[in-house]
Amino acid sequence: MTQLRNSSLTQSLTLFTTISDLKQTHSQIITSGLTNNIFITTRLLAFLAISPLGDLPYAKTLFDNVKHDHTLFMYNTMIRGFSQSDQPLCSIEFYLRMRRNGVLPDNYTFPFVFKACSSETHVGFGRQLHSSVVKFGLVYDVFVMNNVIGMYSSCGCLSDAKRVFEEGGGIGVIDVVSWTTLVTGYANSGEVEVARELFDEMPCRNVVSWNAMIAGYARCYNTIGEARELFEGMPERNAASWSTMISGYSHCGMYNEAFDLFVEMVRVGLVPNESALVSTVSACAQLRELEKGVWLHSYVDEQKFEINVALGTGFLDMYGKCGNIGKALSVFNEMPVKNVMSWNQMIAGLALSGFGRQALALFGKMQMMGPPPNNVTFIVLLSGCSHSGLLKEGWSIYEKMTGTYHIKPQSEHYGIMVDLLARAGLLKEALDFVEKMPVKPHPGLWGAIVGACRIHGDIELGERLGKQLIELEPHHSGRYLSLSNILAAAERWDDAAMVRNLFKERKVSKTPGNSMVGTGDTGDNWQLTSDSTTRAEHEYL
DNA sequence: GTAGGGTTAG
Repeated sequence: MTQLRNSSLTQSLTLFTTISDLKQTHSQIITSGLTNNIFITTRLLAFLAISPLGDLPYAKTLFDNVKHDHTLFMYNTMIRGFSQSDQPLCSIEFYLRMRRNGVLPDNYTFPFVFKACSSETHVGFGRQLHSSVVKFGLVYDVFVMNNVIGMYSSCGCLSDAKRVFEEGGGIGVIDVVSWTTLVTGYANSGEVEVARELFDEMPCRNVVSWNAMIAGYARCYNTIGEARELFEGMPERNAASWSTMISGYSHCGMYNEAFDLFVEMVRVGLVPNESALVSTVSACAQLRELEKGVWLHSYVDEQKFEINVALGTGFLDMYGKCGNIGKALSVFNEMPVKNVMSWNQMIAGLALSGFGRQALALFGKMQMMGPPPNNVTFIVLLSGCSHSGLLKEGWSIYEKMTGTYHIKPQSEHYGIMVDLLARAGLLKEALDFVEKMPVKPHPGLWGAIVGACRIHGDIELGERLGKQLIELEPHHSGRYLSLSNILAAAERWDDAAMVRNLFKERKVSKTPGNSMVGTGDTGDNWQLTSDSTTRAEHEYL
C-alpha cells in the first residue's frame, strides 16, 4: 500500500488537472487513512466545488461523508460552488444547514449566498440575509454590500438597491463596482436613461463600467447607436467591450454590423472570446450566408480555438439554416459535449430541411443517450412533423410530451398541432382540438384552419369560421383576405368581391392610428367609414 | 495555512 505523506499529497492536490486524477488521489487519501485531515479534505472540496473541472455532486458526497465537524471554510466553499451552478438553491440550503449547526457566517459567506438569491422568487430570503448582514456588522464590507446591491438589482427591486447604495455612500463603503452594479441594475430593468445619468455621475469609471453602459444600450434596437458611440469614445476596450457590441448587433437583428465588427476585431489583432464567436456565428446563421459562416469556421480551426457546446451548437445551427445539413451533422457528431440545445438545434435543422423522419430518428437517439428533452425539443419536433406531413407521428409526439414527459403545452405547441391537423385535411379534428384547448386560442389558430379549408375545399366550414374571425378581429386585413379567398375558390365571385370591398371601405389595411398620420383623417372619420358599410354587407356578415 | 466583486454567449 502506498503510504503518502501529508506534504506530498497537498502538493499533488494542486497539480491534478482532471477529475479522474483527483478521484485517484482521493482513493489514495482514503487508503492512507488521511480522511480525518481537515486541510486535505478542504482542498479536495474546493477543487471539486469551484474548479471548472470540478464535480459538484461529488463535492456534496465528500462533504456529507467527512468524519469531523464542517468548518466555516467548507461551508463557504459549498455555498460558492452552488451559487454559480444551475441549482443555486443548494447554496441557500448549505447556508441554512450551516446556521442550524451553529457555524457563524463571515464576509466570504454572504457574497455567494446573495448571488444564489438573485432571482425574483428568492428576494424574500435575500431581504432576510440583508438583515443578517446588519446583525453581523458587515455593512462596512464593500464586497458584501455590493452583493446586496446586486441581489436587489437583479430581483428588480431598484429602489432597495438604490437605498443600499446611498446608505453605503453615506458611510464611505462604495466603490466603482457598486456604481457599475447599480448602472447594470437600471439598464437591465429597462431604465437605461437612469442608468446613463448614474454613469455620467460616476466619480471614476473603468472598462467594466463602460461595458456595462454599452450593454444597457445595446440591448435595444432604438439605443444601439448610443452603444456604438460609447464604444467608439471609450478610453480603452477589452475583449468584453467588443463582444458586448457584437452580441448587441446580433441581438437587434443587425447581423451585417455584427459580422463586420467581428472582422474588425480580428483585423486589429485582438483575440475574440467565446461570446464574440458565438454571437458572430449566430449572425451568420440569421444572414443565411454560408460563405461567412464557413470563413468563421475555418478561422476558428486555424486559430485552434476549442469549440465548446455553445459554439458548436451555433455552427450546426448555421450550417442547418444555410442548407448544408451534412456539415451540420458532422459538427454535431464531432461535438464531445452536447446539451439539450445542441440536440434541439440538430433536430430543428433536420426538420426544417425536410428530413422529418431523420429528425424523429434523432429524437429517438436523444431519448436513449441524450439529455432529457424540454419544451423546445417538442416545438421543433412537432413543427418538423407538420412540415413533412407526418400526422400520426406528430400525434404520438404530442402524447409523449404530455404523457411521458409531463410538459405542459404552450401556445406554440397548440399552434403547430392545429397546423398539423388542418394541413392533413382533418379540419373537424383541428376545430375540435382548438375548442378543447384549456387556454384561450389565439385568433391565428382559426386562421390556420380557414386557410386549410380553402386548400381542402371545405367551403361551408371555411366560410363560417372566416366570418367569425372577421368579427373577432375586424381590423386585421388578413382575415378579410382569407374569407374572400374561400369564396373565390367556390367561384362565388360576388360574395368574394363584397368582402374585399368591405375590407377596403373599412380601411383595415391601415391601423386607425397610422391612417391619421399624414392623411388628415381623424379617428372619428375612420369610425364613420367603418359604419358606412352597406346593409347588404352587414347582412352578409 | 487556504478565498471574493461589477460587463459579453445559444
